[in-house]
Amino acid sequence: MGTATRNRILEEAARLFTEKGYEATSVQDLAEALGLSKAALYHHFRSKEEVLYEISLQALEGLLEEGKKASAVPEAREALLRFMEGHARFFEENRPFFVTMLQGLQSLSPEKQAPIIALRDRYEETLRALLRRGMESGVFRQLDVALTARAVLSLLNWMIRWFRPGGPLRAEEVARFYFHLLLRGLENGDS
Amino acid sequence: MGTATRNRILEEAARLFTEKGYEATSVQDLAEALGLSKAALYHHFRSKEEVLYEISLQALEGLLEEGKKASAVPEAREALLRFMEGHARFFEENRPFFVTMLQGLQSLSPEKQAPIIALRDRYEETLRALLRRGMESGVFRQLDVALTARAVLSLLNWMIRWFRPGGPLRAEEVARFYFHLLLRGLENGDS
DNA sequence: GTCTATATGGTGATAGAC
DNA sequence: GTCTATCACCATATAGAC
Repeated sequence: MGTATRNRILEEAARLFTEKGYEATSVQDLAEALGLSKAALYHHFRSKEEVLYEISLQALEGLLEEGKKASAVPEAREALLRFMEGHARFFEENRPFFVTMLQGLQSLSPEKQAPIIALRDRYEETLRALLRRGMESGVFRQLDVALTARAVLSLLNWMIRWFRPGGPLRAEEVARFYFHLLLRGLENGDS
Repeated sequence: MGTATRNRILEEAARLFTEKGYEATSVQDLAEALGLSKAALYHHFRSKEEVLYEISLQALEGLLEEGKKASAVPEAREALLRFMEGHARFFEENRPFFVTMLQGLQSLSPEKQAPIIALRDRYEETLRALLRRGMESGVFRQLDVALTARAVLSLLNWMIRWFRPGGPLRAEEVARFYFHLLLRGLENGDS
């Protein structure tokens, strides 16, 4: 359980890391944005890397929670829709944390990367299980599960590169569009 | 027209930027990898940013060339397949340049970002025109063109985050899988 | 829990010799 | 076209007072 100051630091750090990138954000920048001294920051966190690690961890734990809820839905199509909507909603509602988690992975040392990657793998496995279930029950076509899961996550995750809040669509609506595109396909059945 | 040394610098820089990130790669790192002094680098490039800019420019120019070739194919389905294959092939054959271009955009100053973004927009417009053509001719379903184009590029571009050369599949094969998934859809027609 | 001051080393970039 | 030496600055992180 983090103190209030600790959380304030994480929020502001996630905002700055998202905006300028982790490497391009200095501890000085962060301290100034918070109205604190650098030394005060180092009272709450051992290092800048630990701040990144904590943000990534919280983002993935929240996302995993969403994924589990969605995959509990019995019907596979509905479960996939909920999974995709949930992912998009989590992204939009926790954009700084989510983006920092996805963009910052490369900046973590191998020791700190490992637990993050393990969580990410659990999340992806949740999606693969959902797809496998749909294929076995005949709702989905029999396709390469790993590649299909990657397709779903590619669609959703690439939103960090173009989606800006305040646009015409909510992230959840984009996810729904992708879901229908993915399910029914691009090709016109008439021709 | 670049000299041989200039090109050698760009190649090595793209490799390092891809591996560690642009901000985390110092001019010192680059000089050591090339067996040159920092001062020698500054004879060939005005700044580290100019190196990033040159790499991004070359990557996008090559990609745009591929895109034009694909969209010249008359039948829309075939054109889309060629577009996606061409994108994936360009990625795999020019991975350091391609990845640096996609990841480094945020690190460029607004002045240097602008021409890069303009080229990227031209490339994306090529894809949108291709999709529009397919929808008007009745080959594709009538969908939001901008969002459909984003879906295609999301699938392809997210490969920079997971695709590693030497794996079981070539990037082009992944693109073909995505193409068929996108065209026919995930849903089983039997049910 | 926050501060000022500082340690230590690396950063992008340049001067000027060869 | 490359080098050695150096500039001016900023990085992460810490010591010790309050």
